[in-house]
Amino acid sequence: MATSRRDSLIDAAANLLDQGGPAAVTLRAVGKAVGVSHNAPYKHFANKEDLLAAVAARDLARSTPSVDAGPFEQLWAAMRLYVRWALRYPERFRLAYGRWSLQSQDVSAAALAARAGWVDLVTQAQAIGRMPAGDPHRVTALMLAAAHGAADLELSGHIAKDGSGAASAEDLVDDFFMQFGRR
Amino acid sequence: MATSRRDSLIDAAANLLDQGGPAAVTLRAVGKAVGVSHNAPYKHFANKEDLLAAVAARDLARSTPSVDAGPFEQLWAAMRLYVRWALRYPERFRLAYGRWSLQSQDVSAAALAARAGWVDLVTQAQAIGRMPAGDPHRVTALMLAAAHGAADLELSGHIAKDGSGAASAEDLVDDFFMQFGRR
DNA sequence: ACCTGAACACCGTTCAAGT
DNA sequence: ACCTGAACACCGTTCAAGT
Repeated sequence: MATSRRDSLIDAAANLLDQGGPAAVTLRAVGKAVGVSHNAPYKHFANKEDLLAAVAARDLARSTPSVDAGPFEQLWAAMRLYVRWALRYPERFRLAYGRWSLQSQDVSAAALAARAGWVDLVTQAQAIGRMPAGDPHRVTALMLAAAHGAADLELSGHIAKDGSGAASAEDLVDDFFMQFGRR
Repeated sequence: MATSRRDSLIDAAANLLDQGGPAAVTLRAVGKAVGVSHNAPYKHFANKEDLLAAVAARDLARSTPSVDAGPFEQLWAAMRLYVRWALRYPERFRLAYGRWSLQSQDVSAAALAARAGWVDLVTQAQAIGRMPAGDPHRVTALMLAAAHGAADLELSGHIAKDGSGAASAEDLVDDFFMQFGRR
C-alpha cells in the first residue's frame, strides 16, 4: 500500500495513533515501525506536527462514497458513514478535526475539497425540496456541525448511552434528517 | 479566588492552558506559578491527567445563566453562550469535551448535572410547542450536538469564514433554532 | 500531611558525520 | 538526497528525606 518511504511513515504514525492514542506516536516508535532511525522522518517532514498533519490530510481526503440514490439519501448515508468512521477511529477523527487543521496547507485543501462535494449534494437536495431553503453553504455547515458534534459528544461520553433517552451519534443523524428533510 | 492550594493549582493549570495550549501545561510550570516545587502537585492530584480533569470538571460545572425569559429563549441564549465560551477559551473547551471526560468521576458528575438542566428546559419548551416532540433527552442531545459541532468546526477552520456562505458558530446556532423552533 | 531535590526513563530536535 | 548516532534541553513520575 505504501509506495514511498514518506507514505510508510504516514502509515506507521496512523497505526500507532489508532492503537495507543497520541501519546504512542513518538518519532522513535514511528522510526522503529518503518525500520529507520528516530530522526529519519526529519528528511520527509519538518517536524512531528507536520507528520501528524499529513495523517489528517489523508483522512480528510478520503472519498465520500456515492451510493446509487438521490442527493438527500446520499447526504444521509454520508453523514451516517462519517459518524461511524469517527467512532471506529476516534483518534484519527480527533486529529483530523482538531488543532492541526489550520497549520497545514494540505489539510486545508483536503477539507475544502471534501466540503465542496457536500455543498453540491445539498444544493441538489434543496432543488427537489428535500432540504430547507437558504444558502447551501450554511445548510451544509449546520448539517456537518450536527453530525460532527454528535460523534464528538458520543466519543467523550456526553450523551446518554443508556436509560430512557439513550441515543447514539447515528441515531442523532437520523433525527436530524427526519426533522430537516422536507417531504 | 483560590482558597486552597489545590484550587491554586487548578487555576494555574487553566491559565497556562489558555495562554499556551496543552504543551504549556507542564507540572514544572504549574508549580512555578504557584510557588512550589514541580512535584508538589502529586500531593493533591494522582498525576497530570487528574489535574487536567479537575480543570475540565470546573468548567463543566459552570452555571447556565437563566435570563428572564421563556424556556425556548433560555435554550437559545444558553447555546449562543456555549459557543461564545468555546471560541473565547478554545483550549478549555477542547479539554472539557475531549479525551479526559470519561476517566474522572468528577467530570462525569459535572456533565450529568449540566445536561439535566438542559433536558428540563427542553421539556418545558416542548410543552408550549416551541421545540419538536419526541424524547426530550434525544432532542436535547441533537441540540447540544449542533452547538458543539458548530463551535468545534469553527475552531478547527472547517466552516467557511469568508465568501458567500460564511457562517460563524453563533450563526449556525441561530439557524438551528429558527428551523427547529415551532411557532 | 505536605513539600523538596535528586534521579530515572523518555521525548522532540539539532548536528556533525557518513553513503 | 537520505540516513545515522551522539548530544541537548525538556518532560512526567518515583522516591528517600525533611518539617
